[in-house]
Amino acid sequence: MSEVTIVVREGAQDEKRAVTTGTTAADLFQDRSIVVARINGELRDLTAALSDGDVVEAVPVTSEDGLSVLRHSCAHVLAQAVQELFPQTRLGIGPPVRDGFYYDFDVERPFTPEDLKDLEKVMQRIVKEGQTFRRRVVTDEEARAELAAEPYKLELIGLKGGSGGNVGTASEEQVEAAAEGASAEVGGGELTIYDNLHRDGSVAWKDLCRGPHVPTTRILANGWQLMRTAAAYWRGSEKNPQLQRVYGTAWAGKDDLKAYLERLAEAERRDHRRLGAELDLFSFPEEIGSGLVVFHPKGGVIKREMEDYVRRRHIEEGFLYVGTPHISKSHLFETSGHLPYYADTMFPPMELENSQYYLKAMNCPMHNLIFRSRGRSYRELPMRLFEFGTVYRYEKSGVVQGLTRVRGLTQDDSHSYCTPEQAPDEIRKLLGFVLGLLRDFGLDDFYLELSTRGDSDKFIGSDEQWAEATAVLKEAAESTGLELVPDPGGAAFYGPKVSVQARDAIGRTWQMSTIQLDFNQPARFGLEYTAEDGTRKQPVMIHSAKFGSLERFFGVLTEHYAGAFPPWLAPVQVVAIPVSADNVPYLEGVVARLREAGVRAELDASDDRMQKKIRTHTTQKVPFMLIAGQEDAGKGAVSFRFRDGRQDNGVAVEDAVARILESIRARVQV
RNA sequence: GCCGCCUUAGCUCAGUCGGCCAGAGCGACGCACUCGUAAUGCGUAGGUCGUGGGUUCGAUUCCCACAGGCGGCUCCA
Repeated sequence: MSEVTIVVREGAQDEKRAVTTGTTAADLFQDRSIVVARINGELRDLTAALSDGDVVEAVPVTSEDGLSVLRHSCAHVLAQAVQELFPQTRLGIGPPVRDGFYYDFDVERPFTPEDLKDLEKVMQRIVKEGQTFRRRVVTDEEARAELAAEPYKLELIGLKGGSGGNVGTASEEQVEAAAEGASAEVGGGELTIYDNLHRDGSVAWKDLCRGPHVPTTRILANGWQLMRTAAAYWRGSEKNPQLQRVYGTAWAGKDDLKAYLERLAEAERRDHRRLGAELDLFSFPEEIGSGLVVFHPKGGVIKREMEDYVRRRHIEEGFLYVGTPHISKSHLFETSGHLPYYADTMFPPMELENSQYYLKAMNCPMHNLIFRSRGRSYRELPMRLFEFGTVYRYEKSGVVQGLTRVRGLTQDDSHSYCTPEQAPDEIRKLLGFVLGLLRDFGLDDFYLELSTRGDSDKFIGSDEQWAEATAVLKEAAESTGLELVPDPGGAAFYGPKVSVQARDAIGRTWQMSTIQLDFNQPARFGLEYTAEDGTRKQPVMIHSAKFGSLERFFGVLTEHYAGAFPPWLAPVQVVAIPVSADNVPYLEGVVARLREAGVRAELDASDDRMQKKIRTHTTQKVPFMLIAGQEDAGKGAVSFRFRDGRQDNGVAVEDAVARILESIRARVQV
């Protein structure tokens, strides 16, 4: 038996090893938590035979790649179960995604929750049975013959050779993108079918798939669960038929699964839609219409604090506060170029006095008119116009969601008009400004996204303009030192953009601020300024929204803080709780003192017992409770109770006021 | 917009295999209790069962349409 030399890589350590021909990765790694191997940088089944010179790395199930493979294998188990229970089902695709996997099916009728239960039972049996995965290289013809009953798979075979890349090593986003392009099924090179084998070696089920897979279904153990069903368009296009998608989650073990389900529960507890009702912050009255929010008094306080602070900061940074109407004649949006692109996402026009009036869906055209209202000098540039502009967008009924996707929203919108030379500095300044602002609101974990023109034809402007604008934005974004993620095709029709993505307290990311460079509107509106040399020149325009929309940011903050807003934002900052009714007059004095100092303080003089009041205001997430009975009143003191149950008893009233004021002033969380 | 599911009191939810007065907890209101760190007790009010149409002797219950919501897909200036 001949020998080959391979390299076993462990971290940065390389170890040369001579092994007999035919040795597989499985022979190298006895540890059962190793699910696949990375051979020369590519993820392969453990059963892959090693060749001379191969560099082999163990991939544990707990690693990102290991989990992706595990999830993909779980998708196969699901598909097998589906075809067992519903033999008429045709297969779509079934890739791993964040936290789990899905598989699309063409079924006679949509799955019911009971179906999912039944499917889980069958899956459990398959998992316990310990079916193995066998990789088999096939020709196009063989694949077509074997999968003659699977029209969607046949379609994929026809697509083979499209996108390259390896599922296992791609980022999760790429995995998803690749999955839509079906490269999880058919890779760039050879076509493969994976057989699921019973213990006796007979074939239980097979699927067109590029793999790799875990060695046995046993590894799935009880770390997975089906989550929900949904419809999804075949290959992601609205024009294609809809398939039924089953989502599942899969983890390296039961504990990880439990932890994941707990994270979901935590996200649900933080859901701003739930908290909005529980804390009496806002609602969406059906009578007004879908996606149109009303802020209740408590939500109104938060919204006002947000606005006040943001307005003040803008003014401090040299923005000029302006105001514009909510509707406009259609001509304005024709001039700006928006109408042909966005007419169907604007509310339909109102006809009057021989004109069509539109509810505005964007503020920039109106700001342009302010700029153009008189001659402008280079001395005025950069000129930064800012307002809270309320815009209306007719979002499709299926996409409206809580505060994050509404039909009426208020943008903290600004437009900087500057010379082309000033643009890079202005963008850097805007980026620094928005990051600072977001930090002031307690978000401090960011990355940036650079949205550029894709190959779509919806964009206006010349290639040179786009290239230059993109370069300017890219450079400014890079200068922040933050991670910069490309987003090809995500630009606005008039120019590229940088957006700030913020991670919240439980690690979810939200698109917040956007900064967009626009060389189109200045031309369309004929904007100009008089330069130093007396000639007329065209300014460039930079759009920027710091929160994107106030409503959305309100929702994000609610979830970030789980409703426990820092004192400066809290609707009620202090509640005074008397131990008994005798102490009400004393606390009335304390509350009056706080109110004088500008604190939103209330006295709970209701009939409830003290314990009940503590419970009530704890669930309402009031930052400070001040409790006083005879003991405190006698000393001119109060007792603090904080949100987490900590107490600080016998604090002199003036000290208490000072502490509260300081926490508000410093915008700290408590 | 597409697919599926959902809509019963202010909130969370029972219930009605088509039939007499549709229930609970929390909340609201009232009375009693006056109490030192997460729910005192008793009582009262509150629902044309999302809206409209149909089937039926009879509809909150079955069917259809619409509205609103939820989960996805598509979209997101």
